[in-house]
Amino acid sequence: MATVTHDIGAYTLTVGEVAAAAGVAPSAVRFYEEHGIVRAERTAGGQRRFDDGAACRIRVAKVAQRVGLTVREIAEVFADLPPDPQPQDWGEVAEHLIAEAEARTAALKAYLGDMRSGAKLCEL
Amino acid sequence: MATVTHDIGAYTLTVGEVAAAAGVAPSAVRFYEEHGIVRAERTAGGQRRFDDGAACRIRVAKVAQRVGLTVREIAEVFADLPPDPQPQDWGEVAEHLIAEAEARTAALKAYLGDMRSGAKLCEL
DNA sequence: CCTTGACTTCAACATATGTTGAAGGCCGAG
DNA sequence: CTCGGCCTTCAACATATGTTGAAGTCAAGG
Repeated sequence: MATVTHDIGAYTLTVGEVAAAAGVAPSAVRFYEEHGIVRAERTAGGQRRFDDGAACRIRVAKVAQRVGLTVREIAEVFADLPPDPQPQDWGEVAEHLIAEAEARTAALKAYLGDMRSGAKLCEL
Repeated sequence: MATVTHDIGAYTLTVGEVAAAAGVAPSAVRFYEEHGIVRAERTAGGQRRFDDGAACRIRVAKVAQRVGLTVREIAEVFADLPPDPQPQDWGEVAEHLIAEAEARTAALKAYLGDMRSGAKLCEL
């Protein structure tokens, strides 16, 4: 198998390549690795090499941050992903993230709803 | 009108009272005032006095932060509230906040949905 | 009036989320 | 084998969101 630039499932991508693919700065990629959002192997010389899922995880993380999840929380959700995850594994992570986002939105609605229904939570 | 502790619509509450009512530290109340979440008048001696809406705004702000809104964004939404807001005014703010939360959740769903539908956004 | 608890400001610290710059090392194309 | 570009680490800076402590002031009950 003489794949040159793209060996799926292998740790071949540099920090810069992942950064470009994810739309973030290389420094952010290092930050995310440090915090468990992505994994990297190292070359003999000490350089990071990422697999194809890395940019994806980072893109998902950026969107998840917008709904109020912290990097730590996102890393915990991702921790359930096996190495080389299948679509189904991603599906479960997706459910988890969406459920969390909806729970938080529901909390907001509940609070604002109580407020409007004249419950004296907010004596305006 | 001999109201002692509670003159609705007036700026009579101390920072500590608002903090207790909102369930946050006094330092947080000062922080929120500094950033436009709440308003305060000052006594002749320079102490803050808040009205009844202050604790409410802070409670709403805390819930809104959980869905990813920043203090600045929340302050901007609250900026639409007139002094001494009516239930209807709060209703509009509530709609605004909920719409924002749902938009962000929708973005998350869309991204994760695209991912699962095999669009090569995420070459896992 | 006077005491005492709550208030004031300001600076430092703390955590989360990154960016930037310096000093140096790795690696692949030629 | 060498060179230029990307990589490394580390420290400092930056912003957001607060907390804590010191030093001093205000206000309300007795």
